[in-house]
Amino acid sequence: MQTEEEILKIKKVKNTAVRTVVLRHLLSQEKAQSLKDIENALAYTDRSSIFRTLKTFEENKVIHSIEDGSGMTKYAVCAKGCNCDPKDLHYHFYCTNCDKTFCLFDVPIPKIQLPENFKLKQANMVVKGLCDNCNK
Amino acid sequence: MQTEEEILKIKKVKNTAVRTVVLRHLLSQEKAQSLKDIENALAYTDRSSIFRTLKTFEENKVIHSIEDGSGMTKYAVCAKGCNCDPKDLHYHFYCTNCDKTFCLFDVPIPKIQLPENFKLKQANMVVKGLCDNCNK
DNA sequence: TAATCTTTGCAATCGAGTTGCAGTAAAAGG
DNA sequence: CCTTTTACTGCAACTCGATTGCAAAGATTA
Repeated sequence: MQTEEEILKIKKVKNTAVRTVVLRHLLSQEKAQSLKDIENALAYTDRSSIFRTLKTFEENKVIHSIEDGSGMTKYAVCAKGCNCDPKDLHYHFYCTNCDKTFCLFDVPIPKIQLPENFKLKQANMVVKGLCDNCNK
Repeated sequence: MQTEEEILKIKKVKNTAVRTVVLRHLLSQEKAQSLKDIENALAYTDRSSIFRTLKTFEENKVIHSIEDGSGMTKYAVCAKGCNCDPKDLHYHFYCTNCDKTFCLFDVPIPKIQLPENFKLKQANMVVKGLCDNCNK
């Protein structure tokens, strides 16, 4: 596992106090985090600072965002080597019971045969249902 | 093509003036519509009535909703015979240039191999890029 | 017809996301 | 170092899509 400092250095994002704690928090969580999740976890950091930090991270491909249909955008740290290209696509799983969103890095996305002359740039693939913990 | 009345009858939704015009509008559009799109098209119908109509339609599987990442939920009429089951899944294409969202009924979704004990119930699959009209 | 339930329209509210601005901190130039 | 410039942070205010409370209007049932 890389440290926060290493990741920011690789992605050419200047290291600051807020950025370090936000990234550390994201790395420590198994599920994707909303702005509110992060705000609640980092009690003394301002929402707009976190918000701008997330935007900066996303622009520089430190994290990617997920629209899971819960009404709040979730964020997760990109896998090592990810460039957020179509080749880096992966499914996200949203558990409708426990409200957690996971990256399914290990489930391959088959090639999508788009209609003629359509150009794929990115995608937001959210699969919904019950996670292993809730499907008992 | 079925009429609005036929569709509502099949889906067991009582026919009212608002429901008819909302459904008629959705049927007439090739791209998925947001609440605002519908509101603008139906000048004398109240937003909250349209909103509640959309909720009713969705509950009764007359339409399905799409989170395309534009910030506004889009709605499209379900294909004939659709029960909004996993088998009825289809991709949605969001054109980042013209801001239109289409249902790609003709592009098959391969079987998704979820991790052990995960249960698929539904999905929101949005592919983003340029549509044929904008990719010139 | 009267009683009941549903739908509709209006206004108000909610909440996630976003922005302006001033203060602070960090980097660059001398 | 000290000054100048640039970037980051915190606060408050605001935007806008979504949602709800309520009363009036309409439809259904007894």
